[in-house]
Amino acid sequence: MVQHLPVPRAVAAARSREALIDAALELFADDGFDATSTEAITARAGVSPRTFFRYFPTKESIVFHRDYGFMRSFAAVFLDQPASMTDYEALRATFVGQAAGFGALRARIETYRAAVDSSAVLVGREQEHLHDHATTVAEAVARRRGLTEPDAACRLFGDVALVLYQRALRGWLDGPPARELADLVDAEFARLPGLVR
Amino acid sequence: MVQHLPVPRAVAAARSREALIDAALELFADDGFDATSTEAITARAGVSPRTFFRYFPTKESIVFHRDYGFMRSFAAVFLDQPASMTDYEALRATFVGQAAGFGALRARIETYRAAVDSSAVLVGREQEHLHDHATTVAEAVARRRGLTEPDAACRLFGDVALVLYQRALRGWLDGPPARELADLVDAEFARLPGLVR
DNA sequence: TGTACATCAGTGAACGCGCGTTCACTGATGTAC
DNA sequence: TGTACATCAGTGAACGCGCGTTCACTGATGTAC
Repeated sequence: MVQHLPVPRAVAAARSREALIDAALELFADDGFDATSTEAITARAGVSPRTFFRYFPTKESIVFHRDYGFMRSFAAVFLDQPASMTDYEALRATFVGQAAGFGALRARIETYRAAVDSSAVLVGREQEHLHDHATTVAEAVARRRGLTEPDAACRLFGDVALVLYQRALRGWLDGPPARELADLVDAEFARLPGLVR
Repeated sequence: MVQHLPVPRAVAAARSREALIDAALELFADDGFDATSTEAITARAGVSPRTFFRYFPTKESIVFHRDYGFMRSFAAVFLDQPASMTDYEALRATFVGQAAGFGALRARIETYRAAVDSSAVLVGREQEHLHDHATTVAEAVARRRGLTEPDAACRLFGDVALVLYQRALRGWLDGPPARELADLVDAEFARLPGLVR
């Protein structure tokens, strides 16, 4: 007889949840968000259609339930940069540092990127997240400058930093696997000052 | 008796079309894109529900059927800037020039902005358009530099220019009506070089 | 260690809703002669 | 100028589809005693 050792509820739930996220991102990346029904996702994940909405309120929301932690420790690292650096240099060093070790995540990030790019609604949702990240940067710059509130310059830092990072990320995903994301981030930050004069 | 002078077909069609666009943008701005049904739009426009899909293939598409012509003559104006200017200066002068006379469009642009911001799918669609505009800028910069294809630097110009313009536009819409968009665009371009060092 | 009950992952079935499509038609405008 | 036909703006009705909700239930896991 098969003895099935009991599966703790939290483990069972985490499994279903992860299976759904994996299934969804792969199907979105391959077939596109709009062409993928929630039923196709549950079929691939091996659960019933109804179970999808037990874990995620909408089809969109499943895409953003994985956090690669890029901005998690941003403020702390940024504020640790030596005072001798300009804000731009400190920003550059921080982003380069955060990008280290992304090689292992490449396949996942590629799938995520393809999934998001497959649908306008996901691009729009990601914009909201990027805006939040830009705000995080703006607030960190404000603190480094001794301001209580980010002013226009701080917010511009936030927007520009995110643009540079996004450009590096896309260049990394489009280019040969051997290149390091950190190097591409550094190159983007290096490129800008010479142009804007 | 009422004599109704015949309405040319093209005129009737243009009227319905414009009425639908006006109704849609106002409802989206007020109630949000997702909370506005196509039927509510047709009711406000004074046509039948079926008529919506005669003019627009999807509910989304109606938002982007008005062109404020911002980028229409961009390349020509940019390439007309004196060779003594740097690329950045030429870009700045071109964007400032294109922004002139936007005061009259303010109410319309405000409605458009609120409509787009009301829904992730519209934000995503607009991103595609902004990406096209960034490409236009990148190609114009490439031509000014005598390149056949935009390189990474040209494309960075495109992305950065669009960010600066979008920031100026939002600042304009959020600020007092008396300020000129052109001045805000100029201020954004002026702010960047001092920061990135 | 064993029993009784509470909790919770997972499911089934039926439904409301709005987008977008399809088929078929009306009546005014446009055009050929 | 008048007649005959073609075109096209606008509509009605019915429908397919997939998202997301609601109600009701099963059976395994977790816990209190």
